[in-house]
Amino acid sequence: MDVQELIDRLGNQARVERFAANNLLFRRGDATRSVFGIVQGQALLRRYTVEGTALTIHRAFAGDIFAEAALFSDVYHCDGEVLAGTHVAQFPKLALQNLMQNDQVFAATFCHHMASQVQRLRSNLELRSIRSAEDRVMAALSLRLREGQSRLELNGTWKGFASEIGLTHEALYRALKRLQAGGRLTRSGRVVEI
Amino acid sequence: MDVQELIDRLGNQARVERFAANNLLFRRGDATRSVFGIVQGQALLRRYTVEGTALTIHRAFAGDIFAEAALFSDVYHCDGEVLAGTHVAQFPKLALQNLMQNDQVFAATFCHHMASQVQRLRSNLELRSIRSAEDRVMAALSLRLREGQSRLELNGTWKGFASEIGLTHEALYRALKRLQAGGRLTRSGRVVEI
DNA sequence: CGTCCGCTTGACTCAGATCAAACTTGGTGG
DNA sequence: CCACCAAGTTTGATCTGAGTCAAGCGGACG
Repeated sequence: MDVQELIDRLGNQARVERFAANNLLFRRGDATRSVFGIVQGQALLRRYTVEGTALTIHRAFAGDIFAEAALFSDVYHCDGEVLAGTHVAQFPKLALQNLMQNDQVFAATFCHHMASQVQRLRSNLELRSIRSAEDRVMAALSLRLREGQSRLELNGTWKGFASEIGLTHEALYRALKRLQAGGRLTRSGRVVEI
Repeated sequence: MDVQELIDRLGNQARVERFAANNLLFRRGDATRSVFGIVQGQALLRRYTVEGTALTIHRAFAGDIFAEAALFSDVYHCDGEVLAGTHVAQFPKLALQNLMQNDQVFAATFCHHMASQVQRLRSNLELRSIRSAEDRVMAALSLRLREGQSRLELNGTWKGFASEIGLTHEALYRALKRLQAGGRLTRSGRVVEI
């Protein structure tokens, strides 16, 4: 499930808004009103340490749904900020809860969505404990291959891919170069073959 | 929600089994029969790259529920192996699905559990992009503090904590030492004060 | 036509990994 | 109750590979 699907599903109960400048959607401790989604742009979820420094606990990009936990909590547990130029979809908590209660199929879909998230996040987390850049890149690419395939096209940019897997773009490009030199993959543009 | 809760809830439909030696619970492509939980010990979820090397995509420890996605898929997408001496709880997919359909409260609890997982995993992932060992340790500890508290007791060992946050235990101990020297935290045994 | 941004490569640095070893601690079983 | 073993804790020395800074290229887009 993705933002657009949820917008379609909720109809006029969903509201999409564009923020020209950086904007706080909610603060930690605020009563939870909505779950959110990014249509375009980026949002940051933050908490503050005892020492007072900001701590980013999540970065949401186009297509992502975030603050789902609002459905099950009375207050937000972090600050939510959208960056300038971002289009945000708001999904009222009550509307979502109603929908889930009255529509078993939707409830299952939503649950499925979260189970998939858990799966993806867990494997991304394991990925990060692969220290070698080359091995990490190979592993990350392998996980994105469809069963039986050996070729894939990147969704975003290589730079974006680098930050998704926790490497600087320089380290990524060098790793790719070595992998190509070693004959472990070939690529042209955003298409890779392993 | 934790394994024990699910065992209690499912009653005699849940089965707990002890494996003396390493054992494959399921293979990628097998029809999904159950969701699992660890009572004691450890399980590994694995996939294989095109090159044939094993790739750990998740490590489950005591208390963890895993392979939840089995509820929404016809086949497993990875191999599931338990290590020697592990006590595993099996939750039949059908029993769980029935429970979720007939008991709205349980369904909500289960959904809540997954939303919390997503939250935790996302922040752990963000944590990994903090390069400095000291900062990463402080951030990880801060996230484990209860609101308003400044002291906490570790659940597991420091060594376990190190691998949770993606550091070697040596790097962790050295970071802790520097943090203590810098007066940013104090600790005795498994109790820390920030 | 110019600007922005992704891409690519080079040189250098340094923090964390690795290897090694000693010491605690806790639990087990005789 | 003590001997013993396994595992966690702690510190040292060394090394390596990813980060950082820097700079040039090229394509997209207004």
